[in-house]
Amino acid sequence: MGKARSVGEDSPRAFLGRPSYEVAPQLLGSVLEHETADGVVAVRLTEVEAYDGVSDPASHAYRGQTRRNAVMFGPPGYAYVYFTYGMHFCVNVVCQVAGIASAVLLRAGTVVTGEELARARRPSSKRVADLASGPARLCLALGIDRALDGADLCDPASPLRIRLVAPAPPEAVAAGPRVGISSAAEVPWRFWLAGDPSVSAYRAHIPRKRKPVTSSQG
DNA sequence: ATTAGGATCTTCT
DNA sequence: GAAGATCCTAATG
Repeated sequence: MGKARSVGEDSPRAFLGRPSYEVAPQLLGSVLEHETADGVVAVRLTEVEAYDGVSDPASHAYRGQTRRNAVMFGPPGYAYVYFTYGMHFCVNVVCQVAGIASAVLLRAGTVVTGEELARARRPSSKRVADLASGPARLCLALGIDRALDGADLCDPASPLRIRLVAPAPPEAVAAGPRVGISSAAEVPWRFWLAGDPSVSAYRAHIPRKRKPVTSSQG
């Protein structure tokens, strides 16, 4: 039994083929890697959130399949990348078998490879720990955009891939409500490595102010 | 340290 | 048409 161990003895895809709220805390510590012509940047995940299309009104998939969320309804182990707030991308790991939508939003991580490239992509970040301390920051640091929606995270030859590690011990993992959502705001499906400096700051959802109305053209 | 407001466009109703 | 799984900067204590 001297074999190198990943998670259990199943393939990563089988490991992921469960509800996101079970998978999420076990993804902490795993490494997400993106390789481009500019080089490789990798982050060790420190903060994640579970979203479930079946039971969770906050999930993009709760109201059924659309063009945007289609990847979530496919097999596990693929990337669901979405565009939000007119300027940011966020990336999820699809869990559950085909036909059931459930995914883990990757909220933060520590850069373990390609710090120089990550800094170039995130010039406004002062501290190293802030390079990927938020879902859109993580995507920026890694150079993830729309083109990677549907990427196979379980294929080591894929430009965007994940390396699973043995789950962190339960006492290292903290849980609490998710960030920036209005419905199901109480559900404690945000998980992070307690005390890690790269974990993003908690913010409750704040509805945006409406743009001033131009009433002159009545 | 904390708060408030703006940026910007896709998505679904 | 309105809100959104966010981030940055400026202003204030």
